[in-house]
Amino acid sequence: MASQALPYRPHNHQACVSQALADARAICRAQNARLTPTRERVLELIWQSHKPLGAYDVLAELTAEGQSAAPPTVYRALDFLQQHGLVHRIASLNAFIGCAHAGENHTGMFLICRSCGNVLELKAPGVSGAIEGAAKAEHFKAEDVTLEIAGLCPRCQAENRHD
Amino acid sequence: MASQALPYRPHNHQACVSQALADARAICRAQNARLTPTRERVLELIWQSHKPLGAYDVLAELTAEGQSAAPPTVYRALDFLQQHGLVHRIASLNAFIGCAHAGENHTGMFLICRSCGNVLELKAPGVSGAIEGAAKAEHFKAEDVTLEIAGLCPRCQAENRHD
DNA sequence: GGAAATTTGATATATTATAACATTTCCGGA
DNA sequence: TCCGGAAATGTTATAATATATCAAATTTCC
Ligand SMILES: [Zn+2]
Ligand SMILES: [Zn+2]
Ligand SMILES: [Zn+2]
Ligand SMILES: [Zn+2]
Repeated sequence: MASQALPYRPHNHQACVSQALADARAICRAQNARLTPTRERVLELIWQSHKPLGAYDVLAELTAEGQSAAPPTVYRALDFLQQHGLVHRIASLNAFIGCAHAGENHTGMFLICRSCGNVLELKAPGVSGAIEGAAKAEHFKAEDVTLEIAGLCPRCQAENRHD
Repeated sequence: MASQALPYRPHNHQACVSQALADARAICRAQNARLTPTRERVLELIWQSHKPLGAYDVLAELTAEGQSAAPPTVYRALDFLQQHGLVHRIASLNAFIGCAHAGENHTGMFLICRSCGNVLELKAPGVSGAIEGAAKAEHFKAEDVTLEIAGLCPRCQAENRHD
């Protein structure tokens, strides 16, 4: 099924990483923010796949590379990356994933496969509109939306069909 | 504004608690589940307000009452209550809140006021439909939806208007 | 060059959640 | 009524996630 989204099928993932890093450099330059080596390396590690990575997974990779790193090292870098819209935190997993729409001013909607662990980030304007409408109906001023959907991706549905 | 939802305005909250406990007893009886004293007490504590309560807050109240309780005591009770649809976990806060629609087969949508801390649970079928539509468009089988909206409730918007 | 601001290093600790195993309680059938 | 298995609880230890605090280094900008 060629129309399947990237995370759920084989693809040249190195291209995802390169693109994400290039975007990040451009965004930080535009915002006068400093994408220091540690921050950039953390972003690259987060992008090593389309599966969310825990802060301590990142930390383990950094220390394996010989960097002197402690938890605050990682959390600071992740905070910076979140603030500049380069990564998202997945609250239901306590983990982090690269933003697939960096710089696009969006509220993320995440489809999380409980079998393969891959995550697809959608923009889904229809959903955002419905959410804002529901909030407005309650006179609630929405500022930050957490929308995470766990289930089975197309590939894993197909695989499990033979159980 | 009389149309404001309960959590955001003064009301006879004891009625909320009584109703929730009565519903819980009925639901457990119908499902042949045992609402033991500890489980019922934890549910009552969770319902002590419309603000989510952390597991360790519940634990502190239990020990203050002289009960011999440890973290597993609380987490087990909360697991039971979640499994029977009596409480929800708010992933973005690591906290728990009583379900406002117990027994109604719904996916919760939570409006979380960052100022007063109160949470309103909505049913919002339009939102659920839009989410399912977006998932289906990606051939994703949605199983569990986390939808949490942080912002300002009507009351806190009005109060902060004079800053 | 030097003061102020930002970033990083380093240590300690807070907060949230689960593993593992022993003991007790409950409940249905002999 | 008593027994046996299942469910629930008690208890201790530990895992996993996240933050506080203060010192040192680096960058920025005048
Ligand atoms: Zn990729
Ligand atoms: Zn995004
Ligand atoms: Zn109430
Ligand atoms: Zn509910």
